Amino acid sequence: MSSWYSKGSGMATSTVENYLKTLYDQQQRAGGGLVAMGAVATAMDVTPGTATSMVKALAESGLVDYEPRGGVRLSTKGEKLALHVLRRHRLVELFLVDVLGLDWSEVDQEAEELEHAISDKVLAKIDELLKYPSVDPHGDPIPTSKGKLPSRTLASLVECDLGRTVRVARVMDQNAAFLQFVDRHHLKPGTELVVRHRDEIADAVSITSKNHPALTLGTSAAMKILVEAV
Amino acid sequence: MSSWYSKGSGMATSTVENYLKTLYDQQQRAGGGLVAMGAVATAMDVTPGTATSMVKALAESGLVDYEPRGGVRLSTKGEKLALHVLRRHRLVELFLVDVLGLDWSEVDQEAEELEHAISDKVLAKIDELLKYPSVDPHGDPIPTSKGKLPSRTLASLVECDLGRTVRVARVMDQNAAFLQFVDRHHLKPGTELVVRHRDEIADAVSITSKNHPALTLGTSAAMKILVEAV
DNA sequence: ATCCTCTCTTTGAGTAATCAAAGTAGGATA
DNA sequence: TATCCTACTTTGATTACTCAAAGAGAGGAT
Repeated sequence: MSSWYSKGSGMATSTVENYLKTLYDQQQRAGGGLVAMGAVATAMDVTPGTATSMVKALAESGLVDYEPRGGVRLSTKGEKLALHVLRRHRLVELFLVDVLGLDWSEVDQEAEELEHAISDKVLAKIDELLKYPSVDPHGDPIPTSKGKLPSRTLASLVECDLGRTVRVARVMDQNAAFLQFVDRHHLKPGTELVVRHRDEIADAVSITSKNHPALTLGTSAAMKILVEAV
Repeated sequence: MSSWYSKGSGMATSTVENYLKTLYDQQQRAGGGLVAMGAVATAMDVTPGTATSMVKALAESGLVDYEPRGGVRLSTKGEKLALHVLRRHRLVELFLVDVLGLDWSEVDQEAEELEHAISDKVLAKIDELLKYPSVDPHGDPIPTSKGKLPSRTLASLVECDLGRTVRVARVMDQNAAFLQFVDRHHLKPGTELVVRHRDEIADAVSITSKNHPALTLGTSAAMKILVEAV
């Protein structure tokens, strides 16, 4: 088993792990190109100077490629570690919901600390207990232990077919208030619903589902709810 | 300053938590008196100078009382925090064994990292899931959430009555090899056995139990197995 | 009475991560 | 072409540890 990232010599600190995780996230949004240093600083909630020196250090250890005044991109090694951290984060989230019964709106925060403290051995036991799941409570895919991220292409409520029954597959926001809203209106992953109509001018999307009242969402909220065909 | 060790509200760094935990342990062994700085340095595996400066910092924040060239003792505040850390450690250990199925010989090491990353919310869920246990897998008492340590007085295999059936209640050693030995010879907490005789000269204690062959232990090993009356 | 030894303390330096503030590169504006 | 703005980098300082090595106190031995 690969051991360069394991506990012992040369293990990444939790700060390094967080930078890599953030970088991976930014890179997905930025469509694979270079991530601007400003974006890194904002996402990590540090001053620009801190981001620069940290990214330089990551480049030094071969985890990222850094172009001064250009931006930063994960190296193969860095992406592998980022996916490992993401796997720990998402498995822990699912574990906290399914085994310990925490609310899905709070597990992202809780997993933030635990993802850096859990050993491969404990993670393997959690994986086993959860029967090798492929998605976390928000529908986010869980990277495999080999570092592959199984990704499906999903349409959001602003793109999917009108009048057809679809199932919620993923919620693209970890904000507790938004997740509580989703829960309150029965839009959690697994729920089936139909998009009735969209109004460009009103910036709204109207949906209906069995057993629950009709609901209208703004576009920016509707974009965060991803669905799959039933 | 009075709160340099804080991370949020009243949260000590994991280094501070480890010093307090070690100090608590040393204090139990030392019978409540002052703990020598050398003992702290050895137990924490740091140089004497590091121990001195760290203890001075702990004294600065009111967690210990420190007498230069005399020694150190936990303050009321420090003992409270130490017991809180001990509670997290032991609940996590029991959780790792009972829920995740890890071997009891390895959970002390695993809990070492996790005890600093677990929130009160998650800890409360674990406590609930385990039905509010009072001892960990080694029989060590779990401090209550209010910081009380319920302690029974137990006799070891070198002190208990001869010829009477007793039950193993606690194993006073976290060393993996010793715990594996205990497991292999069916001496885990809960097991019933009888001490047949002791030999001062041979430094040995002989025991028997149902379904298993007779066994002779050296005194130093026998001292680590604590038993209760059946 | 001095020396020796052991334990502990002090000092100086290093590492990882951070901020504030000053400096610079380079494109947009005029 | 000159200037200006924004984004980024550099610099210097700080915090929370840590070690190595030098210094000091308190005891016993010679």
